[in-house]
This record gives sequence, C-alpha cells and structure tokens, in this order.
Amino acid sequence: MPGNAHNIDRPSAGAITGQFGRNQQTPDYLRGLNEEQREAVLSTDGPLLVLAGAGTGKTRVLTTRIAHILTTKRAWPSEILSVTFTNKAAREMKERIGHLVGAGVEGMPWLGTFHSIGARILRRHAELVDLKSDFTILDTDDQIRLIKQLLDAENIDEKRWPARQLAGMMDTWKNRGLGPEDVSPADSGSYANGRGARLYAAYQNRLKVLNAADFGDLLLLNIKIFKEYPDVLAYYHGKFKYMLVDEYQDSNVAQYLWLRLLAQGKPASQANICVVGDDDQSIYGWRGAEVDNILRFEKDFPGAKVIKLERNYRSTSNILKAASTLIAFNEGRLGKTLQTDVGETGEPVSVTSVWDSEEEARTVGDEIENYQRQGETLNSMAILVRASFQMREFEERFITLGLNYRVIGGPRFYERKEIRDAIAYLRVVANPSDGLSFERIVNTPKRGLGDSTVQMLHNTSRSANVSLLAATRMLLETEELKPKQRSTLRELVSQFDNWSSRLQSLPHYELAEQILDESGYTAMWQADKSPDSPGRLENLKELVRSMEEFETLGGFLEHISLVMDRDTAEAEDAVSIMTLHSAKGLEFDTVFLPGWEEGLFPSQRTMDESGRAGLEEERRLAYVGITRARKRARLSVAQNRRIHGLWQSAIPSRFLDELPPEAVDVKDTGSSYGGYGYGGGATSRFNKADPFESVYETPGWQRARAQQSNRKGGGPLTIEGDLVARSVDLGGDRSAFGIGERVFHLKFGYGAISDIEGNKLTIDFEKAGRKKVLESFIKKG
DNA sequence: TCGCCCTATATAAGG
DNA sequence: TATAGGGCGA
Repeated sequence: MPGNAHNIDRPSAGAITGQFGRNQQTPDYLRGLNEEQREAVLSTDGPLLVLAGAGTGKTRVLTTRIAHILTTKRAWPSEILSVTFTNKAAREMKERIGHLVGAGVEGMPWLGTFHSIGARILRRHAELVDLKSDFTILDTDDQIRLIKQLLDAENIDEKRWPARQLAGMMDTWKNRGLGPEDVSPADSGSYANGRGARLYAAYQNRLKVLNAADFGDLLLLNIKIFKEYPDVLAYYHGKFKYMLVDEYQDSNVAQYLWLRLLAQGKPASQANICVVGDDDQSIYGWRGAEVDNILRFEKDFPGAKVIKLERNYRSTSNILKAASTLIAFNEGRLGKTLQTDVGETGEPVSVTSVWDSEEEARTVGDEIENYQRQGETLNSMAILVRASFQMREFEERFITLGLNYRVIGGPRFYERKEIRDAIAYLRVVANPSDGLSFERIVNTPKRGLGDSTVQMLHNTSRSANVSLLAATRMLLETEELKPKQRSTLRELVSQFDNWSSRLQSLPHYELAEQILDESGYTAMWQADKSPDSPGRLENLKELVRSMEEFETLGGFLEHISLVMDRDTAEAEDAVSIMTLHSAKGLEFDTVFLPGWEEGLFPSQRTMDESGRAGLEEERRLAYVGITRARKRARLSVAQNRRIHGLWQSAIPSRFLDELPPEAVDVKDTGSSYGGYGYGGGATSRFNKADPFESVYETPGWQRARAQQSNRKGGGPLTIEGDLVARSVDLGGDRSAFGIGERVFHLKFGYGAISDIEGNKLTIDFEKAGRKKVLESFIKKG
C-alpha cells in the first residue's frame, strides 16, 4: 500500500508523534499509513468522526487505532468497547488486531456485534427486566410461531393480518427504541384495526413467560436497564475507556441510544468515542438505519474532530469518476471527494445494452471466459445484482458453460430447516422449559401427533401456567389423551429425560449425535428421497462437528443463535454472485453490474415506499456497486426481462444518465430492434446549466415518467404486470385474441398464439421462440 | 392425522 | 416460473 512513513518528522505531525519521544522509532503498526489515517489512529481522546470513503482503508484505521491504544497502555483489552454490525467484521478485526499487537494480548472481550455485546450485558442483569440469565434468544422463525399463537388467542384472522406483518412492525418499533408503552394504537392503526400496539405488549409478556428475548430486545432491554438503573450504567461508564463503532451510517435509533447512554460517562465533548462510516454507503434504511446518526454526530458530540479519508487505494480513476459523479446527484451528503491513489486511468466503465436477460447472462459469461483466458482468476470477478431473482439466469448459464461460481448470501446455515430442528432438540434438552422448541419437534419426525394433540398440550400449559413439557407430563397422568398419542408422548418425554441425564456424562457433541439418531431425525432424512436430503444430512454432520469447538452445550447454543454464519469456502477458483447489499465491504478486479433498468434498479418498490429518500438510497447502492471494482466495472441493461415468468420490457435506469460520458463506454450488442437501446443518454445532461435540476429531464427519466402515466391508461407496463393482469381478469376470461392467431409484438416480432390464460398469452414467435407475454403488449398481426 | 393439490405470492437481510 | 402453505378428502 502507498503512503509510506514519510511524514513522521514533519512539523504538522510532530505534535501527535511527539508522544513517542524525539529519538524513538515510529511503532511498526503506524508504518504505511497516510497522514489522515495516522491522525485518525493517534487522535485517541475526545469524540472523533472518521468519514471513510470506499476503499480508503477504514478497517485498517480502526484496527490500528485499537492496537495503538493497547500498545501505549491507554487501556486494557477489556476496557475497549468496539462494535460492528456483522460477525464477519468482528472476526476480521480480531484477527487483524492480533496481527498488529501479537498474540500477547488475548481477548478483546468487548469486541463484537451490537447484538452479541447486548446479549452479554443482558445476561448479567437479566433479573432487572424479569428474565433469567439463561434466557433463550428467539430467531425469526420462533417469533412468527409465537405471534401466530397470539393472533389465534385474540381471534384475529391470520389471513387478513399476516403474522409476518406484525413481526415487521414490531421490528421497526424496536429498531426505533420503542417499547410497547411507547407505541400508541394510532401508530399501529395499519394492523388489525389498531390492535397492533396491544399485541406488541402481549408478545412481550409472552416472551417473559417463556424466558426469552428476540434480537430487538437484546438492545432495547439494555437501554431500559441503563435508564432505570444508573448504578449499572455507571459501572459500564467506568469500564469502557474507549468506544469504537464501525459502519456508523448503518446504525438505527436503538443502537444510537445505546451508544449515547454508554458514552455519557464523560461530558459529550470529552467522550472517547470514535465512529467510522460513510454516509454515501448507507444502504440499510429499510432495515431501520438512520443516516441522520452520522450526519449529526458533530452536534451530538460538540467539538468532535472530523477526519475525512479520501484517498482511495482501490479503483482506477475512471471507476472513481463514474462513482463520484453518480453519487453527487444525492442531496444531504456530508460530501467527500475520492482521489485515486492507484494512479491509473484504466478502462472506461462499460455500459452494454442487451436484448434480454438471457443475452445478458450469455454476454457476461463470455466476458468472464475471455478474462480467464487472459490469465485472470475467477476469484477476482464478481456479479452484483439488485435482487436475488436475477441470480438464476447467471447460474444456469454458468452451469452450461461449466464455469465455476459461488453464490454469496442466501439462506444462512442456521436458518436451514434441518439445523433448526436439530437445535430445537438440543434446546429442549438444555432447557426443558423451552416450549417453542418443544413444539417445533414434537411431531418431527412424524409421530402421529397432530394439531389437536398439540392444542391440548397448549391448553393445559396455559391453564396450569407451566411449560409445554411440564404440561405434557401432567396430561400423561390423565385419561384425556387418546391411547396412541399418550404412549407416543410418554415415549418422547422419557427420551428427553434420558438425554438430559446423559448431558452430565457425555461430551455434548456425542450426545447430539445420539439424540439425532435415537429420535429418528436422521432416519427421517435418510428415508427422504428428495434431491436435497443428502445435503441436509451433510449439514447435520457439520453441525455436530462444529459443536466440538465449544466447551458446553449452553455455549454452543448461544453461539448458534448469535454468531453462526455460513462458511464461505474460498479454496476453489470461482466467480462470486451476490446482491449489491452483501457486496458492501468487498472488492474485486472486475465487477459485473447487470440489470440497470428502471423499476429494478432503482427499485420501483423502494421509490413507491420511500420516495426521494428511497431513490437516494438506491443511488448509494449503485455507488457501492461501482466502487467494488478495482479495474473494471461492466454495467448492463436488458431491454426485456422475465419477472415471475412474464416477459416485460424495460427502460434503462436513470442512473446510467448520471454517469460521466468521458469515463463511460457505451456498447450495444446489436440485437435490439432499435428505439429502446441505451443510446448514450449520458450526454444530454451536460447541455443543461444545472445538472441537479436537469437530471429529471434526461431521456431515461422521461421514458420512465411516460411509462408511469401510461400505466393508468392501461398502456404498456414496466413492472406491475401482475396487478393489471388481475384487474383485467375480473372482466371475464375472454381475450381479444384467439389461439392460433397471428400477432405482432414490438420486441419479439411476429408469432402465433399457442395458449391464453386471462390476459397472459403464450406465443410462439418466429424469431424469438416461445414467450409468455401480457396481452397489452400484443397487436393483431 | 396425513398427504396431496391448488392457489397465492413474489426486494434487499444483519443479529 | 417456483415455492410454500393452507384446505380438504381419505
């Protein structure tokens, strides 16, 4: 990395380097940092905001700063609170700090995610909020099941008011730091006629009874404790001498409140809090993140030092220019200008217009093979998509080509059905009062215990106010259960007793294996003939294997609910396919960015829901995408795309019009029938006096507008085909067309209708083959 | 209670 | 198009 230790004796740096003494050597860990990075590392005391643009060495600054604090003995490892959002980031930091300070300093017990640290604090003080320190952490699945029970008890039609929706609302409230008492019926008016708030309260009560907390509670209950028990808060004030926060732009209100409370040990102007982030990379607004947190840091902590890292060590100047020009269309930025330190203009950013998403996948595949032939590794290339449904076409193409790829993201290891089932067994063994887990597996594998039996267990559990397992024991003593169910349950209960007793004598991973065998769970998948069952069995083995790394069953269960994420084996050379969101923080030589079409990117749904703010977040996402590239960014637009099986025509994304023409190379694969291809709209904006105004007059934008107004009139559609399809269906099933009729389609040309479902027509086109399209795209031939 | 068939639905995703 | 979940019949 450039930026050698050239400035150590310069007067400007003298003040901060003075602490090492005139003749002392600069510590190793400071070598190779540029001036701003070094200042960020050395400004240990007082509030500090580090605005770190993409590729400017953010993680390096954070880890070096910690190393510096440790080496200069300003604090012990246990006195530094350092929070990240993801386990991956936390792991990476631990590793890098280890490298910097050597193995001498063990631990950093308070380096972790918001949630793992929150859980740690909550376990210590659980009794203050009516929990026991061994409370279980509910995952999304448990949460939904619990809500369904509540809805059932309240006689709310789950069809009309889906449990997911309420879960989403409660998540939003918790992200904003609102407990049930802070939510008014008016806030929840959109759910079950304003009963949302009451359900929220009922949900929280159930959690207490179950001795459980969900992810939101981990922070919310911390805040509650800090507010109500000043002595507890004071303890942490004394404990944490330094606080560091990574990706601050992603923090939500609850996290913000949590941090503020912890920072209150000193006057705001002297708090040793350092936050690092990039407002231009805030892409999680839909998850509750408040960009505002970072924008207002200087107000929260008066006198805060602000350091901008603007030297980019990643991308060529063409790539940076494209990204910077694009992001400049956003308002309300703190404003940074990235300067390349790579020193190369590099290839222009390419924009390719293709006929449809199939051609897009073909083109990308070809290009990848070309680069591969030139000696580049597949590991150095990635495809970043806006929505996961875009991935499939690439996967299919790559399978045909025999091109190695890996999908990053997707369902995570512990979210798999088989893993959750196995964990449910283990949870009941570790904690027999865990009713949700017990319910999950009473009839898995199938034991002939259906809804009515489970219902009976629930009733007894509720009326006797005991756990589900205890209720089961009670029922076994009565005549209420049918003989068959009774003997099955008796068998199951005695199995659990048996397993629990073995917990003392056996290593927990051996016990786990026995549980899976004896319960018949393994056998269930062995008997299963579906193609993914071998994989599931493999996952179960992996689970047992991973248990060996833990001392106790309890330790393992804590880990699995908070930490376990999917292993991304990087041994093999493979192209990465992932969403733009999961690409944040990564970099590749070559980045393919397909699907730059209005409605898909920027996403229509985001714009509908969040308007201008939504559009700006989409633009930041585009910025994140482009800045992942070191050498090449290759964007593409498809003129036609299949969404949920229906072909729809699309217009180029307005973001393409916002790229600087001098850094962009526009290509057309020539397979368009003219008219709609992306024809270098990037030039038009530069004829206008004010680029910020005129962006909405670019061809892409105008086409989008035209499309939108047409929609109401029943004209051509962009993405809402399904909606319209339904309303037309209501008018009867008759179509203006008949089977066998010759028709014309603006894109696909002439063809004959082979099937009609409502207003969806299947047509065999003479040139384009068989497609399913909406009737409104078709004219009589 | 099980299992099949039909239909409703479809971003992004961290802990 | 693909899948998941609910309803209903055996």
